[in-house]
Amino acid sequence: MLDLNEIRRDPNRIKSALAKRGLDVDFGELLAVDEEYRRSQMRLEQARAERKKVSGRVSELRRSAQPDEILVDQLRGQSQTLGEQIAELEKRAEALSASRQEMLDGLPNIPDDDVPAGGKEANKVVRGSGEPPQPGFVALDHVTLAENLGLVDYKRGVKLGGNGSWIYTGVGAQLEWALLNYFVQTHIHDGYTFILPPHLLTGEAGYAAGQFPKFVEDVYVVERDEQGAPSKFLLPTSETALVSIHRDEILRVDDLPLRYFAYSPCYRKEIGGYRTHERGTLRGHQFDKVEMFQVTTAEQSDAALEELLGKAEALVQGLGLHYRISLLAAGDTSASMTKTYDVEAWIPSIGQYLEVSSVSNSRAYQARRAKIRYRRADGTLSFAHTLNASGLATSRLLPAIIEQNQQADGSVVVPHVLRAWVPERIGPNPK
RNA sequence: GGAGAGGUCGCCUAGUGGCCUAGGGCGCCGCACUGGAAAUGCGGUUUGGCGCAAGCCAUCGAGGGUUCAAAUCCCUCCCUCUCCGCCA
Repeated sequence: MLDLNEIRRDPNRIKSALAKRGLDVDFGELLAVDEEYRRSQMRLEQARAERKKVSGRVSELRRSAQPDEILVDQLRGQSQTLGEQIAELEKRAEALSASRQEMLDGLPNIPDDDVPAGGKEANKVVRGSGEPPQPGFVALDHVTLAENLGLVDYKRGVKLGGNGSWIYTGVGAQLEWALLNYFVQTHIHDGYTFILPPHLLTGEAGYAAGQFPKFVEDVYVVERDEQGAPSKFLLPTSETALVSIHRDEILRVDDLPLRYFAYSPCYRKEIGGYRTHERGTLRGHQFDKVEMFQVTTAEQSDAALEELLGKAEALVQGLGLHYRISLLAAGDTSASMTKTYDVEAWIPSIGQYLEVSSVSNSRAYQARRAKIRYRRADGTLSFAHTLNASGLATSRLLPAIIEQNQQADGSVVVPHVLRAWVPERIGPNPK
């Protein structure tokens, strides 16, 4: 959620910042509703103050030795009339507030100044590991490789979970688990606190992270309340859970930054049909991800973003993968974020880099929704900044690893960092 | 899932319709006393909104209702605890 006071103060600055996302926002209606709301709220408060006075006098009179019944009745009538007015004003103020909130909720975050304007095509490659390597043999794609080596059972996965599901089998499961172990170990070593969150989250958690109301269609809703609003849903990323850990809390500034990481499967509907380019485990309804997360002060968040990017990059490097880092353009940056770097692994078979980590700063946007605040040294309260970064999405790494590390004989060399859990070499399997 | 007991300002607690604009204790922050401290005394200490300010309004788990007036009475929901049932 954006700061309403900012919008009041300088709507044009925010309008031009959002234009970088390709949005033409008109704050006219929002500001009109806001003013109308405040006007009616003021009248409401006056009416309530008045009623308080009147019923206070009733109380006073009734405690006196000889209450003037006529006056009491008169005051009661007055208070009742005020009560009717109050009810009406309340209804009006509530409606205005709801409509103001709805408009506010629909606004995405303001991109940082150094984020390029435009859509995907304007993404900027920041750095990487150079030209993609060329194998000296006919390389297989990850689906064929994984099948040959018995790492993933795609067919039976569909039998079990339908389209968008797979089964990790044998060494494939070991490899997936080894990746998780590697990440967990690294983050613990770096002083991050390990979190295993519930996978079933409440609607409040969905709102706080920015999932609801705008992106309800993307998640699996398991339970709805009487109004039909989602009350329990499966997390699409553990970030959704992490944001809510300190929801409605006032943190001590000395405790910041808070550094967390979580593992969970991610459940997504992924509406849309790009299956042709994203076969196998590249995009499914459920995938594994380790997520890093920080809660910082306003001053710390820029440094925190670089720290998280550095960590994600180090993990990819640790795996020996060919990769690159992109700074996403405003239009490609998710709604809740001001700035996002993608760490992308090279997938030879499709000749593309695919995101294995998304490193983002939400600044106060999520914190404002989640009411995560901290007390500054001077006693004033500020909204915290929240940042998140995959570290990493394992289900996308497996294809990158087996494709990039395949040998001429059809076997795969396992990265050093995983050899505590997986044999040094997988295959070749006899045909 | 069933039965019962509860949810009050960081923590503990008082409060069963009207000086509750929520009292007290602990903790915390000032100030005084002190060589310094302890103890003591005085003052302050939820959060949000509106207002230049004085101040006003809301907030006693959430939402409805009764009433001139609700922390207090009624209804629904959420959560916690105890017991039972079920179960990794």
